[in-house]
Amino acid sequence: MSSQEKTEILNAPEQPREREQRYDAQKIEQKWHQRWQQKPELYRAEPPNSARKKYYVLEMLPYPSGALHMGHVRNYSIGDALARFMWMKGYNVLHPMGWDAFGLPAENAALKNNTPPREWTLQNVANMKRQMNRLAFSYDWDTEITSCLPDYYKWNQWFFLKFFERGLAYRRKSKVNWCPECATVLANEQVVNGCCWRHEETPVEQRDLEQWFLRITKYADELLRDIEVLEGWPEKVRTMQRNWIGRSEGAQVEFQIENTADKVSVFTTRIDTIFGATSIQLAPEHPLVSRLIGNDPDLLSRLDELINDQRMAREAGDPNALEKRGFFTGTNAINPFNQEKIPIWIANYILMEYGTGAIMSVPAHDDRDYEFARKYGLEVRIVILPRRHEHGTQQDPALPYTAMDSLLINSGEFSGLGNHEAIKKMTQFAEQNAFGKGTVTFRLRDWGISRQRYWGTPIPMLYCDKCGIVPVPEKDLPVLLPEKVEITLQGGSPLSRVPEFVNAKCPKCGGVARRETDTMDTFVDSSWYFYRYTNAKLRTAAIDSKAVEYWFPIDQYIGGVEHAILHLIYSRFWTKIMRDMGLIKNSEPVERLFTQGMVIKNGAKMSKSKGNIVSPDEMVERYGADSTRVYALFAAPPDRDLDWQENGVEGVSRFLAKVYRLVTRYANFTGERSTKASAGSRELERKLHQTIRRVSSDFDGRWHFNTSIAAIMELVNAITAADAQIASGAITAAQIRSTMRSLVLMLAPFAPYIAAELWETLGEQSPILRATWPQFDPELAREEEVEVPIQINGKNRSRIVVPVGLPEAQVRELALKDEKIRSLIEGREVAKVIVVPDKLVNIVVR
RNA sequence: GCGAAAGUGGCGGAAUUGGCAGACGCACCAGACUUAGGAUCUGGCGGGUAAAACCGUGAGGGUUCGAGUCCCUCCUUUCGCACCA
Repeated sequence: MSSQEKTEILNAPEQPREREQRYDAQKIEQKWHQRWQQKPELYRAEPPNSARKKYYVLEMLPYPSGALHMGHVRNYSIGDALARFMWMKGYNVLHPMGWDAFGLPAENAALKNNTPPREWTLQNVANMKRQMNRLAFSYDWDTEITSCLPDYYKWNQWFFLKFFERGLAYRRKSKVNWCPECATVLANEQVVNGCCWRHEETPVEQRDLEQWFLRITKYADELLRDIEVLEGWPEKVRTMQRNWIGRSEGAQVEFQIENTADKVSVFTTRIDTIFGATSIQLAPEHPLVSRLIGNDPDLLSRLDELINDQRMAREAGDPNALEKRGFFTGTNAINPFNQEKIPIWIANYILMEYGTGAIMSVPAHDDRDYEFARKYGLEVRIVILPRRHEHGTQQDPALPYTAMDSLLINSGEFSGLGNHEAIKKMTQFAEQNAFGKGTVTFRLRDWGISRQRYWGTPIPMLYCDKCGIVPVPEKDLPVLLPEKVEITLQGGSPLSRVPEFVNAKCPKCGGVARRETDTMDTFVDSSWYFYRYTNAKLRTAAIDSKAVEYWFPIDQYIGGVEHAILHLIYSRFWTKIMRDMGLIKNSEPVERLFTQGMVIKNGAKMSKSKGNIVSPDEMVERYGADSTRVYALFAAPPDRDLDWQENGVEGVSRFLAKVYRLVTRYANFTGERSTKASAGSRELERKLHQTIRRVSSDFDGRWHFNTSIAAIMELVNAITAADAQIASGAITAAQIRSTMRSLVLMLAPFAPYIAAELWETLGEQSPILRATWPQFDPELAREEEVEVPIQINGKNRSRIVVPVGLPEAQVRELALKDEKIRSLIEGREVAKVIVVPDKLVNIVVR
């Protein structure tokens, strides 16, 4: 600045408007974008020996589909605001980003555009990275991971081998969910309403295939138990996981089949009702079925119908759509508790996958059994009654009666017991007599990870005619995915048609071996990626245990609720195995989880078919990154759905322009223009500290950034309102400058570009990201006077201004003396006066 | 069917603990500045009234001096689960 300019400013503070500048978002953002591209170390965390306290903030990594959508922008704007805030609070912040880069869309794109999946994916990565940088998300790209590159997926393979060694990965033939659209298998978690999670209109089919599974059921109990520890997770997600794991305690009881040596085992949670069992119901696919019905053509065709029913129900996704039906096999079983013969039926409402695939049917005390029994005229026998019938009149309860607060009747020696006691004693009885035992059943199934696709991590296994299944030796990793592969959506894995890939040598006997051609589910990639971030370039191991020990658990994880069960349960599972392998010490990966709401437009989810997609690039081009980001946080609290309205973005843009004018206008005020603290100056100071309080506490607690930003807007309005006093010198230049400084600091987590620009305008040299968050002073935020409404019978009738903290008695006195109030209560009896200090007075009159 | 969340102006949303309903923003209206305004500034803006009164937080009831907030019943929307024995 020339000395002439300086003189000008000193001499002419009374005409500040001449110095204000127009806000040109594009120009400012280009300038800082370029600077920041050259200073990536700005976002780099310090090594684990840092004196700062660590803070690991993580957003879910995207699938590189081509371009960011508004959901990403929102997700990452939340995370970035937090990361920047934590930097300014003095933490050592790890804020990484990566790419969930394997997956079917790359193959579809390859088919459509004739571009190899790798090329297509990496192009998308480059584009989305450009968008992220343009939006100024503060990622440390030094820790970037890309799951489709061998230096990452090598470790998927390594983990797989370790799991195999530990018996946690195994192969078996099983009925699998097959999506004809994807031409591959889906995990149970990926089946939504009987359809594919990616193709919501495509019903999944059942097929029999040899598959690799991970034994997640081994951790079912721990995964369930530790949900209790996850206090920083939304209750909704915890509930969803509990339901998904679906633990239920009960008993298995074996029923002898009449005239044979065979037994049928049933699972029940209500062994206390076993004296009410009037039939056995088998799943149509139960292994005993063929023996029971032989080759009776009539029964076989009825069996087919039941199997068909189940398939249809699965595809419809609505069990109520299916009417229960079944038939008698002609054979009876014997109830081990009372030696009673009961018929064995086959029914379409019994699932082979759950429990033992067979139940004892107790129509009186189970909704489904009741419905079925009524239809077929099976006996309904009441064996429990509500407790109130203990003495007095016996009246049958409404059926089916399933309450646990009841007493047994007609149950031999167990009659008279309460349910809970009966369950205990009857289970014991079954164990003593060796026809049953207490068991726990889970809904959770082992995780099938085989996919008959090309674009994924090759499963590092070999099949040798002599040695059978042989793992690829660790030293031969990675098993590279071949580059030149013809992609088709039929006939199993494309890899099976690449001889160079398939043909291999058996590492055991040196003979001819065939490579596994299935690849891994991409949820494998995302199950442990956040560990890799802590030392992403490590070549000698999957993770750096020391670094993990410093950074974990993740302090804050942010993403969509759609991953509540899939990704988030697999990640927890993976963590527990890694702990058991001695790689890490933590048992859970994520301390706090935040699930943000969806971005919608005109009340509907954005989608191509609805044509209501808002492109981030377009927003950034039109209004700038800052406005886009601030709007994404301002329009709704982050956990709720957000309706994207473009004139809202415009409003935010106007607000930023106002801030820009304001700060540039007053930035160069120098020297004391007043020494007396005026009332206006005190008021502005108070407003500033109230704002600091609100914004800071929103970061600490509720994350309602919409109200934080509203508070900042109020502060800006207050400064504007104080304009006359600033011009007249009633507010000191020093105060204006420090107010501007705090304002800019508070804006920095939300709108980093304009904040950096104005920071410089205010004469600051060092990066605002390393500046200290404004200090809140409760003394300065305190109001001195407060306006108190006076109510009569709960209706506002007058108001008085009193000093804050004025004792109750005095407030009461002032209220009763108030002119308006006196005239209104004249001649009426005051029954009661309620005084809430600093809040209100309510006079109750009759 | 079961479970959870939500329902507040024309719109997005405020109201941390039972204490002035509608902060902040959008839209709209009026005015100022202006050659001009899709810039900026000022004012207005739940319904109602000339002004008041009065009525207003999905509906109905309750507790309380006082309810958007607590309790009960119901309605609507969204999400999750869904023959799990």
